Amino acid sequence: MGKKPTILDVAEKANVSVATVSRVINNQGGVRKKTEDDILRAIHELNYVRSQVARSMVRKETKTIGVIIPDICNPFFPEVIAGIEKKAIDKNYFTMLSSSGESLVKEKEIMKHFIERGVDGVVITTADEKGKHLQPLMDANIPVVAVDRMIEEYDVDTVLTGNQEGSYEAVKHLIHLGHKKIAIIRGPQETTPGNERFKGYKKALEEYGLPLKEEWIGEGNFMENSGFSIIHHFHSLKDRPTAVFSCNNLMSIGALKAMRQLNWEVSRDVTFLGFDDVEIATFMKPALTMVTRPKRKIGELAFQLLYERMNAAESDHIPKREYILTPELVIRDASNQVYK
Amino acid sequence: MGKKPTILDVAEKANVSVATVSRVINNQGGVRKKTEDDILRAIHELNYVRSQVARSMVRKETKTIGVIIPDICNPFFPEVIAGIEKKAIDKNYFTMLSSSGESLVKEKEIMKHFIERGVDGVVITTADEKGKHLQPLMDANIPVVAVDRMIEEYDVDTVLTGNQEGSYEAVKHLIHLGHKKIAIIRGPQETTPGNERFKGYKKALEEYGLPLKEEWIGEGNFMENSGFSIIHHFHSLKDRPTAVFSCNNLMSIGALKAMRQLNWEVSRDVTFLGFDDVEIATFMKPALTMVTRPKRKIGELAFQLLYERMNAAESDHIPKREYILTPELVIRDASNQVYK
DNA sequence: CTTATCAATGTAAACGTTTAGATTTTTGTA
DNA sequence: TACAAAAATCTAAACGTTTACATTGATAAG
Repeated sequence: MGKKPTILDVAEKANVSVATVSRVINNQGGVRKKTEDDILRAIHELNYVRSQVARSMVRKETKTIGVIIPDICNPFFPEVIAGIEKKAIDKNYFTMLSSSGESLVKEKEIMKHFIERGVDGVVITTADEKGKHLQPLMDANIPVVAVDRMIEEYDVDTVLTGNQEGSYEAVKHLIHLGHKKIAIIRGPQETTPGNERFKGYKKALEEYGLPLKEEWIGEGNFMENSGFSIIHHFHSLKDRPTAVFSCNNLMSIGALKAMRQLNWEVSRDVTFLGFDDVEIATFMKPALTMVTRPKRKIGELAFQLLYERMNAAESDHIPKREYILTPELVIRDASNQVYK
Repeated sequence: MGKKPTILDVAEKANVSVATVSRVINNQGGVRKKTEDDILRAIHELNYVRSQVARSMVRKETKTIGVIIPDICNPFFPEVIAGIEKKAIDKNYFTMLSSSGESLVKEKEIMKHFIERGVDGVVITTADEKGKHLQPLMDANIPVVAVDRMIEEYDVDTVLTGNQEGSYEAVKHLIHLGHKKIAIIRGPQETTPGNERFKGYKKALEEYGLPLKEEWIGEGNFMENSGFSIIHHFHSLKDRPTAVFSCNNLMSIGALKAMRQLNWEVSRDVTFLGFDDVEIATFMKPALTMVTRPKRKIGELAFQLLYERMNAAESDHIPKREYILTPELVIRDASNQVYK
């Protein structure tokens, strides 16, 4: 196994200079047909493949983006990632993926590595929306796009979904079904999704003059477990809610599991509606209405924004952009039930 | 925004040579405490971060691995990836992820890019198990680990799960429940999982002297749709099966959806058991028994094997290794039903 | 037949590290 | 104090590209 052939080997074999070879592999034109053929043949015979790392070195770009998410096992993310990656590949970028596990420390480490590796841009769903810890990215002048959670400290492009809007519609829907006692399993209030989704809930309740009852507000953390235990709590109440709105997919799963365990039967004893769809919603009888989001599109848009920044001239200053995609209430069987 | 500081800037600021700086950032020792402090201070003041790409260039290693999977949206993969990434980060490797969409062409392209980028190793769930197309990786001397699907052409390390074993146990379980008419939704027979899982089914049937009925063998393609339509087919038969074994998660989902649509009620009219767990199995009443796999461990092991190869001396020739992890039959409520 | 122009190709200097080998400084010993 | 050995540090050559600029060769115009 001899050393790998370099551009120099190709040049020698084809009796030209490296510059000419470089010209043809980057097809910049200005090379005589015959010369080009010779070079192509040499490349083929030597089985030459150019080193992207050497290239990155001089071009000062790696054609690589970094993606930081909290947890790839949350079913929200794979599709977002698929969206990012799809668009990225189209533009010849590759994607480095890393999960922070919601840990700020881990996130910083990942960032540091990304910077060392010279990623051209970063897509991030941060564990801490204050975002001060993004400083190193700013220092390194690396474009950033925030997905699903905003960055307060810096003006970075952001792709969100209408969190408040989505849960407002959801809760309004429950009210229209006749519910007056609507509980919420909410997320951490220091996060955008947690906070905004709660706001939507509050807004709907206020609009219809319904009480915002303390004991019907469950303090979840967006993990399955919290949904589970909050349902246990709701179930234990004297005055049980007749409907429960859960603020994310994982908590919904936990909640549904708890309900099943408690024999608190969904759609008969209690109505359930969640932000972000879960597979089981389709299977339950009746099938559950849910708030869904255009996940793939979120990813695609995120890359699009990043791409524009990565390829903007130093001179043109693009102002911060914020996209808020509209979630959709997917109405299923459960919505035919009518409560008094 | 001035240019990014290089090791040279640090050296100058600290009044030493680049070699010394290099020594401290790689803490190789052999530098006086005071000198080290000076350098560390300079690094800090300049906000220096070393270029991994320059480093890769001379070290001829990128500390990056490439992962190729068919589809990140298949819930089997995120957890495998999480396993890989976890172990990788621990060892200071980063992961580039790309989905082939089961397309051989796409897979080749991805491989080419990985090679150009000089990944130190590749984990792959290939779209074509013949694997001839891995030649470029072999040429480039890049270690490969196959996950979930084997590579016939080359001796690469492989991490599989006991496909035959898993479905054998599953079908045996159905037989023990009293079923005599067991249908299968199988996968493509040119793939290991497709073929092996079918073998397990056949073996169990033979062992108990049950007929292998043509019309109870559904030709699926591992996608949701095929599970869906095969159930429609089974349902249309004069002689319907009393149990259905589905060979992967996506087809199970499709199948369950179809059953629901047809009002062919699971566990009452028909028993359902699938290879690879799906979330809904937990929610159905009764909850469904399923074959599960140690997904995270698969990922971890895959990286482990890759790591060993990446860091093996040129001299020591590690023979091909093949791990077959044992799947587990998770028995749930549905298994209490008894059929005659 | 010059000479200016243009196309094709070549030369060599980056890019930012690591590292072998050379050199200097320090330390320990006689 | 002198000298050898050990420790610390430095010099410079890689690594494999791209690219500004220089050179060559061919073509067209005068």
